[in-house]
Amino acid sequence: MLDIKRVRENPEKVKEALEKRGYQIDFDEFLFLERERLSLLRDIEQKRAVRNSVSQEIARLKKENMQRERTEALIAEMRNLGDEIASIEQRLREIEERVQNFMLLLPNIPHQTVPIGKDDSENVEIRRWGELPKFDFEPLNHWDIGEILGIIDFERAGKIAGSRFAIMRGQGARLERALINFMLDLHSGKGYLEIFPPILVNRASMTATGQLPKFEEDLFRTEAPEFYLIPTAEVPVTNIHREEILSEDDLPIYYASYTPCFRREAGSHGKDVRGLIRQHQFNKVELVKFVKPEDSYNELESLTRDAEEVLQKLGLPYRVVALCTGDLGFASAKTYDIEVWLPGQGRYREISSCSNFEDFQARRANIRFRRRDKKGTEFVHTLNGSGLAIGRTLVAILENYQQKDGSVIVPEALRPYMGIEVIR
RNA sequence: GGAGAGGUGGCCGAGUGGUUUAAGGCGGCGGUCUUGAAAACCGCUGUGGGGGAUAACCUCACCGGGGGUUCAAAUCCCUCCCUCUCCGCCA
Repeated sequence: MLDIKRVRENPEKVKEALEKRGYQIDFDEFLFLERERLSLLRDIEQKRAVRNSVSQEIARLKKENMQRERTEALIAEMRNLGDEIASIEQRLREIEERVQNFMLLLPNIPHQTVPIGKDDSENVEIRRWGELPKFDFEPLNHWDIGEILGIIDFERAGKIAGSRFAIMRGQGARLERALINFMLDLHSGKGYLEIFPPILVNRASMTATGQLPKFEEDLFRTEAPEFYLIPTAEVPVTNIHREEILSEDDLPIYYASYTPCFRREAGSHGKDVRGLIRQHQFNKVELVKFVKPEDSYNELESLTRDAEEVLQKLGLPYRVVALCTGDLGFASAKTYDIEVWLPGQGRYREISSCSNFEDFQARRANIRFRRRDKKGTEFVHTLNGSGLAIGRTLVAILENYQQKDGSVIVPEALRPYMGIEVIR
C-alpha cells in the first residue's frame, strides 16, 4: 500500500507514476472522500472530547450526590450527543472502507531506475552469463527427454489430478529432491535462515503481501475453514513479521524457504500447455529479506546475485533482465528477472524474479523497526526472489545436459545429492 | 469433537461500570552520589490518527478482532480468532 498522506497531498505525481505502469486511475472520488473523511474525523473527535469531559463531570456530581437536576440534564444532553456521535461514526466507517478499498487496489510506484515501457517486449537485458550449449543433434524438449527416460509422467498425472500436473518418478523425483536440498544448502550457507512455513494461509496474510484483494482468481482456496494455498513462499515468510516492531539490530533478516506453490493459472489457457513450465503445483526455494530502507537497493543486487549463483554452480546459461514499468508486478518497485536458456525451446525462460517492494508490503503488513538513536518507528523494506523455481531448473538441466543417446549428464554440483553422474 | 481456563503496555502482573483517560514491578533512558563501577535515590518511558510550522502543545483511538448496552466500558452482553489443561480421535 502507498502512504495515504502522500497520495492525497500529491495525487498528480502518483497518478503520473502509475500511468507509466499502464494504470489509468481516477483520483477525484478518492480526494473527495478523503476530504470528507478528515472533516468528519475532526468533528467526531471534538464531540468525543466534550463527552469525555462531561462524563467525568457527571461522575463527580454523582459521587457528591449533589445537584441531581443538573446531573440529569447533563445525562440527557450526553444521550443526544452520543446519538450524534454514533451517526457520524456510521458515515465515517462507510467512507473509511471506500478509501481503504481504493488504497488496496493501487499498485506500487516504480523506482526511478526502472526502464519505461508498456510490456515485456521493452524489458532491458542487464547481463548474460555462460555459453550456450552446442549440439550435434536436434535437442529435444524436456517432456520428450522425461518420457524417454521414464522420469516424468504427465499422462497419469492427468488421470489422478488433471492437466498442468506431473508425476516425477525414479531419478526425476530424485532430481527434484536433490535440487531442493542443493539450493537450501547453498543459501543457508550464505546467511539465509531456513524456513519451512505453513502453505495454507489466511486472508490477512494474502492481503499483506498484495495477492488480495486484486488477484483472487489466481489463487486456490479451501472453504470451511477458509484458507488460501500459497502461490509462493513469499506470502507466509513475509508474514512471519506481520504486526511486529523489529529493532534496528535485528536487521537485515534473510530467510530461505522451500515450499510447494499453487497457482490457478486462470487466463493462461493455451500457454505452455505441455511440459513442466506452467503447473498448478510446483516447488520453489524462495529468498526473502527484511532490510533498512537505505539498504534495499543494494540488497536487491545481492539477492539477485545469490539467485544467479545457483545457475552458475549448475552451469546453466542465463541472462538478467530489468522489467520495464509496464511489466512490473503489482507490489514491486523494481524487479530483475533471471531467464535460463532452454535449448528445447531455443529461448530464455524466466526462472527467477527478484523484487524490491520497498515499504509497500511492510505498510500493508505493518512491519516496522525502531532505530537505536531515534524516536518512533519506520517501515522496513521487504524483498524476495526465487532461488530458484525447482521445476524450471529441472527442465533447464534436462535440456542443457541432454546427450545424443537420450541420457542426461548430472551437473557436478548435484552429484553428491544424486549419487550418480548420468541419468539414463 | 467434548469439558474447562485464559488473552492487559518491551516483559511480568493488578484491575468485575466513573479521581485507573491502566496500579505495581522488571527492563530501558536520563540524572544525583562516586576516582570508576555497583547499590541507593529522583525523573522519564508505548503505537497510530487529526490539529499546529515537519516546535511546544492540544486532542481522539488502542487492554486478542469485530459488534452492542450505557451519560460513561479493560470491566457488562453477543460473536469470531487464538493460547493452555484434561478427555476422545489421529499422521
